[in-house]
Amino acid sequence: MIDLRLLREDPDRVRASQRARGEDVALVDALLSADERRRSSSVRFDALRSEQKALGKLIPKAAGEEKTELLKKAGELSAAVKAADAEQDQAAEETQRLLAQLGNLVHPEVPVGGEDDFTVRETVGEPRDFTAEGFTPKDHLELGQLLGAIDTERGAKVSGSRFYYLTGIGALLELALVNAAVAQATEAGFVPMLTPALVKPRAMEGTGFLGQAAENVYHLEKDDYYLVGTSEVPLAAYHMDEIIDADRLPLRYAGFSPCFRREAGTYGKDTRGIFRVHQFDKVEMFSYVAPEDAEAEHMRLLEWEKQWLTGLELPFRVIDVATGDLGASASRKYDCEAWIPTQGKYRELTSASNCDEFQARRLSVRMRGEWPGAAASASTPSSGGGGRTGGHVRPLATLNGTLCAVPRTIVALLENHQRADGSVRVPEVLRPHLGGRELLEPGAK
RNA sequence: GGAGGCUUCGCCUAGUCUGGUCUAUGGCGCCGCACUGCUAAUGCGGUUUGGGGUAACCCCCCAUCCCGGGUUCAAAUCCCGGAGCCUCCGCCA
Repeated sequence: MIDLRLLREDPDRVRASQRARGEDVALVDALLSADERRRSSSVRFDALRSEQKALGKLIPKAAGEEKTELLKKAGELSAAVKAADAEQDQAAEETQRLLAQLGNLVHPEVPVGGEDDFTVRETVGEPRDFTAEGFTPKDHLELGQLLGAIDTERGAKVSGSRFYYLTGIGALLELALVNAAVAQATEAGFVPMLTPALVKPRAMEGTGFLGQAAENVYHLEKDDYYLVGTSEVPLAAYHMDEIIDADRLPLRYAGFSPCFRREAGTYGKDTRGIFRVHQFDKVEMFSYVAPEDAEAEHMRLLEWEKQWLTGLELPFRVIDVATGDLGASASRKYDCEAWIPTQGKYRELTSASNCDEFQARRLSVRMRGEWPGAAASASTPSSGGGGRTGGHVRPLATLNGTLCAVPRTIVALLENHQRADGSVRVPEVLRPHLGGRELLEPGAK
């Protein structure tokens, strides 16, 4: 969620952000009035409570008639305090409820609009010219079946549409991808993590997935567990309710977990193959940084994604996702889209989001350290004594970026590296993880 | 699944039986100052978090003893419910 203080000081900025996202602007005014109600009732409560406390000190010392009198007065006061307390609670609850509905502030440079209003930041590599090579590319499913790597028919038989089996070389390919991705992340300083795939409501709520995105989340009603759609959720909630010393930042985790998505409202879309599925595995990068370092970290995540895709020798482009497609928690999002030959389009393979303090506030993850302005320059007579390591407690920023979402990466690999005979060239980086194999061949074991 | 124990302001801890003097004790750590001819020792002071008042500061006020209810004029303390952790038993990969 966003900073209430910022909302009070600059409501127009919040309104502009809501408008850009295509969300309800009236929410901002409702929030302001709820906050004002909360504030005034809080002042009233404090005054009454203060009076009650003072009276409470007199009672044990008093006796006889005086005591009876005091007790009578205390009784009346008590009722007033309870009423004021209830009012305060109600207003605070309302404020929180409304605040939780507000999306993150969008970065001013993000293109305004819907799904198709992105801007292209750069294009890396060239799509292959299959015409020049003299053959028509097969799609990933056909290739997967030839290679004995993908079985969607049995996936559907056992679990329904949008489920699949990775078989034989397909299974090995996933393991190779995961190992290569984790190796790259570890090399870059990420701590590898295997995370829970079932989380409690607070984790899901805190990461911002129970807003508009809620319809895409699986929920186990009986136990009130949610199935995560990404390990971003358990990684963000990992430090929930913690205060992290500034000198430990940045904290970088590479999570590997299954991901579950209902894919509601995607009926006609991507029904063939494994491009869009209900369950898949993913290696995800996650960073906790000081807010002033968030934009730089965002670029770093993007660079690591580019390094990954470049290593896989896939042609791709990077887009700056438009406001309407950001999701609740991101202020800015860069997607890497790989070229899919049989679709003749670039399609999303990875996505890097800067959530600023949005998730950290909701999950109460904070850092202890100097404010960015008040660096080590001035002698900082640090108010009233100092505290532990000196420095203030404030929310930090969280960012996440896909390293390897397995099925989509397999789609891109098979299609881009196929040869006329249906075999598929293995890019160099994966070879060590596939027993040195340079080629995936139909009929081979 | 069964039985028991535990949860206090960074960490450890006193307080809970017997409600008000708890503005929560002490130790460690940390911050500041003083002193000492040198990063040690000692002394003094400070050190939960959130919210509000304030242009802001000093400061003041309110809440906060795992969470939520209740009893009471008054709850860390009494009652009910819940969560988490630990131990033992059962079951299980």
